[in-house]
Amino acid sequence: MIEDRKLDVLRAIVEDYVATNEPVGSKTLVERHRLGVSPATIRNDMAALEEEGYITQPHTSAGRVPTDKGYRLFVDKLSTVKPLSGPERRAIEGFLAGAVGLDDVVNRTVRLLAQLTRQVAVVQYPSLTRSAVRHLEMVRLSETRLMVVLITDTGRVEQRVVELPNALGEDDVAELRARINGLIAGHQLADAPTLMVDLPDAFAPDARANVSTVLATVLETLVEQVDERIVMAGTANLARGSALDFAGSIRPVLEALEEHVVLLRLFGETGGPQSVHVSIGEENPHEGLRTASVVSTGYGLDGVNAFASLGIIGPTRMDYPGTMGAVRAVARYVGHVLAEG
Amino acid sequence: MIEDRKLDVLRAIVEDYVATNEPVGSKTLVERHRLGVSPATIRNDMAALEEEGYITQPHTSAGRVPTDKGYRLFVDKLSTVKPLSGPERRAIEGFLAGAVGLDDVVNRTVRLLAQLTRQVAVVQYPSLTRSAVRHLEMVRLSETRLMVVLITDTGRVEQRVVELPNALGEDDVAELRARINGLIAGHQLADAPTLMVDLPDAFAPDARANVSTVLATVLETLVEQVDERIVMAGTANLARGSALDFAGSIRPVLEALEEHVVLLRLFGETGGPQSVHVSIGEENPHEGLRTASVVSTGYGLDGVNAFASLGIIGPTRMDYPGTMGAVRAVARYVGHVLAEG
DNA sequence: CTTGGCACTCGACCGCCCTGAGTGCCAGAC
DNA sequence: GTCTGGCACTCAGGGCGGTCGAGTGCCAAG
Repeated sequence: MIEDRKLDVLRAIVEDYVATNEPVGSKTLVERHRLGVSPATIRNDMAALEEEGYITQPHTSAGRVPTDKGYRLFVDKLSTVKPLSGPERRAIEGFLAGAVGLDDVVNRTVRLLAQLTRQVAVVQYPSLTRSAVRHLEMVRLSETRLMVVLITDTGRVEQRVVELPNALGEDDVAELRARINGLIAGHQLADAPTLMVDLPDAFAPDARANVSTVLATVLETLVEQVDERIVMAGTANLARGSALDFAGSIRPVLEALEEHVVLLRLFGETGGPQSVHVSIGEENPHEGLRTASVVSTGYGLDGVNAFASLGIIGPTRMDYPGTMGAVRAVARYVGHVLAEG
Repeated sequence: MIEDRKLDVLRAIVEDYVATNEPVGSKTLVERHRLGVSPATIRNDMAALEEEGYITQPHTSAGRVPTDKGYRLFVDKLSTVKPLSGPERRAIEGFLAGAVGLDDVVNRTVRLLAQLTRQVAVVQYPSLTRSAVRHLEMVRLSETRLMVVLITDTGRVEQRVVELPNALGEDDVAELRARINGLIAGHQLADAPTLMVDLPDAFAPDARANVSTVLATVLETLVEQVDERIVMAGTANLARGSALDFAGSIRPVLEALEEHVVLLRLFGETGGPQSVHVSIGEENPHEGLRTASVVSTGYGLDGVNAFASLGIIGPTRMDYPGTMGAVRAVARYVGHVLAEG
């Protein structure tokens, strides 16, 4: 079938171009791959592929280069995620197993991912809203100032200082702490608002102002706002490839990487931990990443609700099968580590 | 005096080169600055300056460029720190005043610094060892697992999970918490080891194993190890200047920036909050930063003990007076903000 | 549908020359 | 002793022309 061969040609072009970083022509293609036909035939196929928008020539009389659309087809239909080798897997496991505490796990993960893929790695901290409350601690700083510390079952800690309308004694703090913990400890953060809605009524009228203020802070700051911590590593990898990557300047990419909000939205599209999501070049919503690709996946304990996302950002010209394999493997192992810790 | 004029010439060369990014020759120099002598005279001075190692030529028949030594002399003798303008100062104050909590202060500071200087900004979190203990909280996760949360007077929070040798009841935790807090609350972290050295003796012999384990974790992990949090912004500024900056490749610089340990050592040299420290090119101990300069200072409440350091990293070809002014101003304002918060 | 042949295109590379900014040196003026 | 104008020299950068070769599109024949 001619259609089949055209796809073979596209696959060969992608693989060669990724490997050599040079536009690939018909002759070198038949030399390197056992396609069983002559260069002239390949040329016809290439012309068709170009017509359909899968490849393009940087200039006349140069070889072909995959377009974003070509990479997309390659990722969807022509490649399979490449599993890591045994030694690689053992290295990952050993490296992550040595971690102490959540921060350490996250930091090791992101560095590991950057090293494995030789791209910029991004790891989102386990999402607060999908975590459960382990404990809510309150520390009385002064009569009208209270520090609230929230500890989740993923080991994450968030704190905030609250200014109170009225003075509050040590006993009041203890009571408030006990009541709140009684209501929400062990429950999902997302459920906290519902659980606590009647709480002020349980207190004497003159204490309600304080209770409401504390509750407001707990809910607003800790539940809604703070999904946003991410960690990054391997930015030096951006300056590694040729000047062709990223259309000559890595500056817009670096700028995009500093906008953590953008990254969070980008990685938010990620589905469950099973599938690896790929966003290629122009598919990216953010202007600065039009010359980049994002490979991401979720990680977490159960197979359904991902706790958070992790992934990498690199040039569109990248080894998708290998990168996807590395991302998937790291996500799985970090899931295991978190489940045990 | 001829010596004076030579210094004037050096100053003019530095200023012109920083402004134009082009090697500066004798003719353009007399045109742009009122030196009162002819180009030929300048040429003699330049030859002398080159002989002494303050300037160099990229190639024969090009203008002169300052060497690291030249920049050093310029910074030490020929320039004065440029204070910020009124509007700039008000903008800083307003931007930092809006911060809520330590994380927000630090994040705003680093972004502000990056924007003001158009360089890569680095801010170290207030040092743990120089802070005082506000409160030590313990949360019982299970019979043999305890989460320890340390809160400092700078608003910083550190947590750790401890595995205990023996089971521990809720009462035991309460007692331990009360005793430890009684000993160290309000004291410098650095003094904590001395204060707690006799603590295990106050407990029944069969509880001492647990107490010692907890103490070991508190001391070792929280006091010794964790001075290391720093935040960075403006890495995109590295890709801004010409290819001449950083000798063509920003990659080693990016790599150095990822090694936070290196940065901490670098910024550790910083003196008090009064003086701004500058480290130029070859003066930097780290290989990857041989083409970069570091401008840093301490920030904190009192004038003697800096809480931590902040600063910027950029090409050796930078506007030192302006940058030093910005760094100093930001350090002062963030000190004020922390003192109030 | 495949293939070999053929003319054509055009970027990369090389050597060439010219230009101009900038230098070093020197002899003379102050 | 210091400054200055003059002069010969150097050399990176840019424009030009020519060659080379990889790669293409098209076509006629298998």
